[in-house]
Amino acid sequence: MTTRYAILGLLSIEPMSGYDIRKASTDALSHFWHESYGQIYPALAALEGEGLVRLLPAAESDTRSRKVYALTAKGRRALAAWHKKAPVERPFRNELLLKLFTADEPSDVLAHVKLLRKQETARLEEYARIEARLAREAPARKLWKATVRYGIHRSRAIIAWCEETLK
Amino acid sequence: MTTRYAILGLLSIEPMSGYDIRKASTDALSHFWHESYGQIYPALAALEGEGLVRLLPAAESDTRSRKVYALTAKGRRALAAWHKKAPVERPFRNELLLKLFTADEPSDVLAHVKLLRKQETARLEEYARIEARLAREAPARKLWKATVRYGIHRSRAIIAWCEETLK
DNA sequence: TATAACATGTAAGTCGTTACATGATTTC
DNA sequence: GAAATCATGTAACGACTTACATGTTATA
Repeated sequence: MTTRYAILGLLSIEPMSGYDIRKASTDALSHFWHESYGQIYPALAALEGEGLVRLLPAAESDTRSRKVYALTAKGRRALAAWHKKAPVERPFRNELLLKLFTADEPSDVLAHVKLLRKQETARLEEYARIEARLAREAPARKLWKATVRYGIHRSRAIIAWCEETLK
Repeated sequence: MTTRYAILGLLSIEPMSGYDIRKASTDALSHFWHESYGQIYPALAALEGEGLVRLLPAAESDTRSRKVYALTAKGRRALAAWHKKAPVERPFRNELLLKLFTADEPSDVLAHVKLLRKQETARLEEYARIEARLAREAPARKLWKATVRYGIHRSRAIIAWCEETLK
């Protein structure tokens, strides 16, 4: 379960609640990762049971009923061990290519290619904004920048492929 | 369930058995799709029950106990309707980027980037072979070629990103 | 004062893989 | 005669999403 390590990884940046983790996954991580509540809360409970994370005492200033977790030393070791392991290649599925492969009438499917080009163009603009913000707010985080750069390379490649396919 | 349409799509090329479908998914489709037996056999039975595929009578020449299915008219219509629908964007997860994002010690993770560059370089050579074979054996299948081209664009982009990240 | 956002959690169901069970046929 | 490949299928499990249930707090 990679969810466990996604959570440990986020907690290594700063202590967070389940809600914060979900939010991070739809903000900062959204272009390469996602977790839903149904995964996060049970996983947090399990991680706490195993002693990889611990619940921080509620700050007096914080009136909201939130449960903020932090990494333990054991959790930090587990995360470091995971970082050393090579990522497992997940079987990659692309529905558009499946349609392309099995279509005899190209026009229907080429409409999807046009749509994809449009979507990736929008995404590219979004990445440019993220990259600029990162340069401003976290210039030392070279690896954060690298994740955005991945998205940029990916979107550009998809756009180039769309152009070529629509020839 | 996209599995249903993957099966219908393959049967639209030619009648096949469950075993053939699996084989196609690990050969021709392998760079963008995959199905396992645990998906294929139950799905075929369901599709037959719904009248989208039908079992062909065993050819006398074929002594093997294989069950070859073909599309019905209804199945062909269902496939055409699916082709018209825009593909649903599946949430995309990238474990390497997650590691990158949560690593404070870059060296471990950069080793994975080097490995990825190597893997994608090998994949690119494989695509070149497939493209050459396609040009020889199925030159009319422009959309088949497009699926391979996608892989080529993708691998090149990943390699470029690896180079940049390893700067 | 309404509504958006904050906040935690569970239940049901879908999707998908892996391992198992079984046996026939081809090829070396 | 052994090993690889062909061939069909099921069972168990794991991963993940969605919808539900519930209540609080900030903001317009």
